[in-house]
Amino acid sequence: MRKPEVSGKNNSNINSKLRKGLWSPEEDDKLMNYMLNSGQGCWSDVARNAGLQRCGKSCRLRWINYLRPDLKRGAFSPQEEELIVHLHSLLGNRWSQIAARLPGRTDNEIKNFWNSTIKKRLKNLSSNTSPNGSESSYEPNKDLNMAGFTTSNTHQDQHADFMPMFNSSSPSPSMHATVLNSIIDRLPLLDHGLNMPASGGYFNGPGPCFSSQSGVDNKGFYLESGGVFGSVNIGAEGDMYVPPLESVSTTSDHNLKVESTCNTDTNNSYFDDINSIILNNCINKRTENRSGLENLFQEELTMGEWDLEELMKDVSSFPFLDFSNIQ
DNA sequence: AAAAGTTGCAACCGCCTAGCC
DNA sequence: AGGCTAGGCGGTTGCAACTTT
Repeated sequence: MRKPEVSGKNNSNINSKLRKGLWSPEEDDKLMNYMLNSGQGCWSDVARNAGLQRCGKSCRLRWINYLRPDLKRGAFSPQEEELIVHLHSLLGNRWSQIAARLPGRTDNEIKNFWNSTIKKRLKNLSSNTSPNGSESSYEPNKDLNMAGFTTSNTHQDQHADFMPMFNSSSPSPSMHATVLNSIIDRLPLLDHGLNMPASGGYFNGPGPCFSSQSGVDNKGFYLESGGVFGSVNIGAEGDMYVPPLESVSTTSDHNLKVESTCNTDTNNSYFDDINSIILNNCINKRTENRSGLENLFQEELTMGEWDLEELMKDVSSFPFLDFSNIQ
C-alpha cells in the first residue's frame, strides 16, 4: 500500500495537482456518489466532475477494484478457489477472463490471490511430492496443468504458457489450438458490470447486474447445483445466471492468439451440447472428489487427464467448428 | 518487548488496442 | 496513413499488518 501523495511531476500544472497513492475515505465518497448519480462516462471526465484530483485511470481502477457495489469482498470460497485453478489451467494468466467468470471478483483480486495463496500452496505441495523435494523445480502452471500446457514464467514466453504439449500421434498443434480456443470461447462468462454503458444503465437495479451483449444470442445458462457446472457454486448465492458467451481470443502480444473458427450465429443447441461436453470434461471430473483443495491439487499433479483426443472426437462433430482452414 | 522477516493486497506502471480525427 | 487519447490488461511495487525470532 502506498501513502497518499501528490504527484512529483513539476512540468505540468495538471499533473502536479494529481494525487497518487492510497485513496482517502473522502475521495471514495466523491467517486462513489458521482458514479451512483451520474454513471460512468469518460474516466477523465469522471475524475474532473467528481472533484477528484486523480487521473481517470486511477478512478477507473478504484471503482473497478474497490467501490463497485457488486463486489463480493472477503475470502475466496473453496469453490471459487477450485474454479480459479481450473480456469487458470485453461486460460493462463488472463486474469480479466478468469474474473469475468467469477461474479463479484476482480482481476486484481484473483491475481493477488493466485500469486500469494495458491502459488504458495502449490509450491508446498510440489516440494512435498517431488522426489528430491527441491523447491527450484517448482513451476506453478506446470504443476497445475491438467490440460498439459507447458509453461514459462518469463514475460516473453507467455505465448508458450498456452501451448499444449502434444505427443507424436496428436493432430497438429494448430488444430489443438483451435479446439482449445473454441473451448475457452464457450466457458461461461459473467459480465459483472466492467463494461458499463455510458448511459449509466448499470445502476438500474440493486445488486449484481449482468448485461446482455449485442450481436450474440441472449440465451445464456442457468446453472444449478450439480448441473452443467457440476457442483461448483459461486459464493453463498449458489446458483448463477450466466450471460451469453464471449470470445476470449485476443491479439495481444501477451497472449496466444488462436483464431476461433466458430460461427457466432450457431444454433443454440450446439452451444448447449458443446458446453456439456466441455464442462463435463474439464470441470465435472475435477469436482467429483470433494474432500478438499489438497486433494484437488494432488489430483492435478497426478492425473492431467484432460483428454484432447476425446475432446477432438466430441467437438469435431459440431459443424460450427470448421477445421478446413487450419494449416 | 523489540527487531526482523513475511504476507496480503491496493495501487501504479508500461504496454497494447480501438476509436477518433 | 499517422498521431492522439482513453480504456483495458498483466506485471510489479510498496507498505501496513501480521508473524516469527
